Amino acid sequence: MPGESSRIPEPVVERLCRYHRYLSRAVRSGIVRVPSQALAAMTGATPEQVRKDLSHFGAFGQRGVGYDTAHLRDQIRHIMGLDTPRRVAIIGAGHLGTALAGYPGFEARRFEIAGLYDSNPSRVGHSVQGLRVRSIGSLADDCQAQKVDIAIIAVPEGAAQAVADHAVAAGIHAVLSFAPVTLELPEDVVVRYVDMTSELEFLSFWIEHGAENSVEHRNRRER
Amino acid sequence: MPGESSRIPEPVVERLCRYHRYLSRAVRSGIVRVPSQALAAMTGATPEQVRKDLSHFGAFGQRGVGYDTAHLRDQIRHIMGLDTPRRVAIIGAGHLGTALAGYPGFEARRFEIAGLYDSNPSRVGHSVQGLRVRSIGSLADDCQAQKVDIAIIAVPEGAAQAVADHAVAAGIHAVLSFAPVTLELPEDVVVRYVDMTSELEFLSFWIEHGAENSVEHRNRRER
DNA sequence: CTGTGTGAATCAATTCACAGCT
DNA sequence: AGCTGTGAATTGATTCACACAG
Repeated sequence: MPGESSRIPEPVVERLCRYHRYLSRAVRSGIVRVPSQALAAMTGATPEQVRKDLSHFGAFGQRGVGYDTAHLRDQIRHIMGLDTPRRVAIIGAGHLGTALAGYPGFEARRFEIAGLYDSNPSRVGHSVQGLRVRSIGSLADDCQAQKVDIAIIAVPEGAAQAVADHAVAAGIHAVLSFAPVTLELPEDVVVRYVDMTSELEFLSFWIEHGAENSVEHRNRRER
Repeated sequence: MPGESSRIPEPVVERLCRYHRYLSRAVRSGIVRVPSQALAAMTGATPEQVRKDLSHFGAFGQRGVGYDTAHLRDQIRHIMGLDTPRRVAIIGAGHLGTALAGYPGFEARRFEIAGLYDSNPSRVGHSVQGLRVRSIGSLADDCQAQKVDIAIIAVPEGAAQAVADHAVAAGIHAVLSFAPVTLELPEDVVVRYVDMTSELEFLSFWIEHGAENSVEHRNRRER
């Protein structure tokens, strides 16, 4: 019995995202059924992974047939809580914050921008991507007025920890940080880091040591 | 005998990045010695991980004492190939490409922008962040003229695969993609994905299922 | 026959525990 | 005493292999 609970490994959640994305595309292009084989090939996983990942949450396929794309998409969407709209606050209105605020993928995927914040008084009050930049001081109040789920931290390295503390004090439980520092936060807050420099350094390592040694490529070659 | 070769797990490389970053900061602020304990605390790892990760490449500490920050930083820098300057081509001159081109962390970390490319003729020739936008067609030639190590793909979803193929044809062996698609590339190319939407979806999952179940937090709590 | 769902087996990564240097 | 380096033990994730359903 697969049941809902017990601990889900992070790699599983990462793959669920990719399954969901592919399924959304597949539905749009009229594909009705897909076997784990094909779903795996499109998302860089193996068929066994697809099946076991899904089995953590239930049985969604039909033996001998495969998965119904629309149905599976809806199931994963529900599992991941993507049917609940999420409100995000973008903190930092520099280049990066601006690019983020203008990203069209937000609305499309039910992430609503609740506000764009900056600590720099020369930016506060100005309009960026059709949003008025607000002072960080008003974050806590805003979060009470309108429930905010996620804080996106797009400030320089030095300010990140202080800003994160602010966000947590304002009641936010999920943080996506673009600053290259390990944030010290209470244990009931989920954090996720996106850091281009780390990624470049990571690539540098594999350029140095040979790409074919990397795990991802071993996977791909094998089957 | 730890030796240099045999396969290095990806999580190890990810942590090396973080050790390196912390060590650079530590050196700058005058810290001379650091035990695995402290290094671990600053980077979200455990002391045992720090020691075993390093042991893949050699023995850099002094028993009973700890690690010399400057020395260890230099060693990791060398291991990761960060003492070799890398040239990166940014492909896509939209919001994201522009933000990337203006990112100050590049020069600081020995990543040089070799060129900014776009397929849209209305952008080609214009100047963005002090760089002239070049046509994607000239990518191959440019890569021969000046060795380019890494392609950063900052184009919309639909164009990503074609652009990646171009980059590979131009002789590039490492790709950092911001597009939310699994790229199909030859096995000797290293790819790394950065995708904000996936990250938000990932957070959505843990908001739904309780942050305290996530692996990262189990780690932190335990010791 | 095709392809899912899943226990059992394998492979990989983390953690333990301790010998050895300072 | 304090802390590294590393085999051994453990925990966790992937892959195998097969019973079962259409």
